[in-house]
Amino acid sequence: MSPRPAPDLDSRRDQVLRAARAVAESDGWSAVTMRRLAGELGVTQPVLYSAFAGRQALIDAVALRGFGDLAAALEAVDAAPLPRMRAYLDFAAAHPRVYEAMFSMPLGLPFAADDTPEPLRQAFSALHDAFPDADGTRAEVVWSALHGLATLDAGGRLRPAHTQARLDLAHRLLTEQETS
Amino acid sequence: MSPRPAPDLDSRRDQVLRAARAVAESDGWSAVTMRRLAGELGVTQPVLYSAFAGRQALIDAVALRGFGDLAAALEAVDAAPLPRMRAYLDFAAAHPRVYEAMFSMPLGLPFAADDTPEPLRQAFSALHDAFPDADGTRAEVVWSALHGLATLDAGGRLRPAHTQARLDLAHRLLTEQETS
DNA sequence: GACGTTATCTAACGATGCTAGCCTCTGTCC
DNA sequence: GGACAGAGGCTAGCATCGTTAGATAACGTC
Repeated sequence: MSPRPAPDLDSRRDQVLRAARAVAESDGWSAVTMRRLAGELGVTQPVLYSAFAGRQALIDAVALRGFGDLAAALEAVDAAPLPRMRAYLDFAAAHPRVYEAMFSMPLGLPFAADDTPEPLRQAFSALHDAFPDADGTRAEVVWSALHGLATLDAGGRLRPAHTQARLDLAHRLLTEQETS
Repeated sequence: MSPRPAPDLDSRRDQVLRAARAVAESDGWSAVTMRRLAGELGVTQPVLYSAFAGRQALIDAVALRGFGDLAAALEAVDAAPLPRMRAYLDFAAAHPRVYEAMFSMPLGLPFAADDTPEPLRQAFSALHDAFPDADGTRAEVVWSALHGLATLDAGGRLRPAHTQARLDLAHRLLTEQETS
């Protein structure tokens, strides 16, 4: 085996995180066990605990990186309603398990509190930029609608053939004038 | 112990289901273990398997009853947008763990397929009645928005003080004229 | 009163997250 | 050049989970 090459905590954390993401995307989060990840990386379970405090901390890390990726995906397109909506839904569809970790699994991350991690704040800002208003209520509603579309679609709750029609309708409704 | 009183499978299923719902609402789904439920009911674990094929089937049953309750809650109010939106969000807020089982946990239930269980169809119809359109796309978008609002709010992702403002804005946006 | 049926309990299996303790290797200092 | 300290990894194990097989005891019937 590896004699004693390079611990390098950061790169190890990255390896574990990538392995977790890969297993989750292919076989679901229930398959993401510490033993499976250890086997995938060619080490034993206890080694993983030097990178993450536990399974929950690992999932939190995957989710946090997911928020960073989502923010990047949103910022990569024009700060207009339709492009950002499409980017959001594309991200959720492309990485359903990561999206699940971000929103549908119990996390230890704070959200609307003052100590909200930066990637979360950044992702929300990217939405707010495309749907500006005074206090962010509009962005929250937009976010909710997108999240609902993404989640229900991914869960097979909506008719798959109508994905585009739903996006078009949602776009039209959400960009109506706010005539108080 | 009970000598051989009354098996009565239906009532036992009901007992187990209620216990599961109660434990889930108080301590979360991770606390809903077969041993915990058995202890709660004064029986042993294997007895539960005479009522449900396994833990997953039990969760499915809780979710299915939840859809029935949601449909009833929606039908109990006027078939108008705002009352039904409020009823939906109230249900999700009142039974967060049941709602979680219905939408955020892996279920074995079919959804948009032809064999969709009746309670699901009924709940969706109650939304469609309040947001009628030709092919149901509008109702799906409304449903998505409500689901997003309910989920993100329950998960602490949104500012708690603005719940009412979000509902008002969502209502205004979703009831705009559909000028094609 | 004896019997078969049936519901129940006891006990166990495999798998999980996580941890304690030993062992091996690396790098350093004399 | 060689011994030592320390860091990192591995083996083995604990408690808990879902689930199941086999033994046990109570009921209704004849």
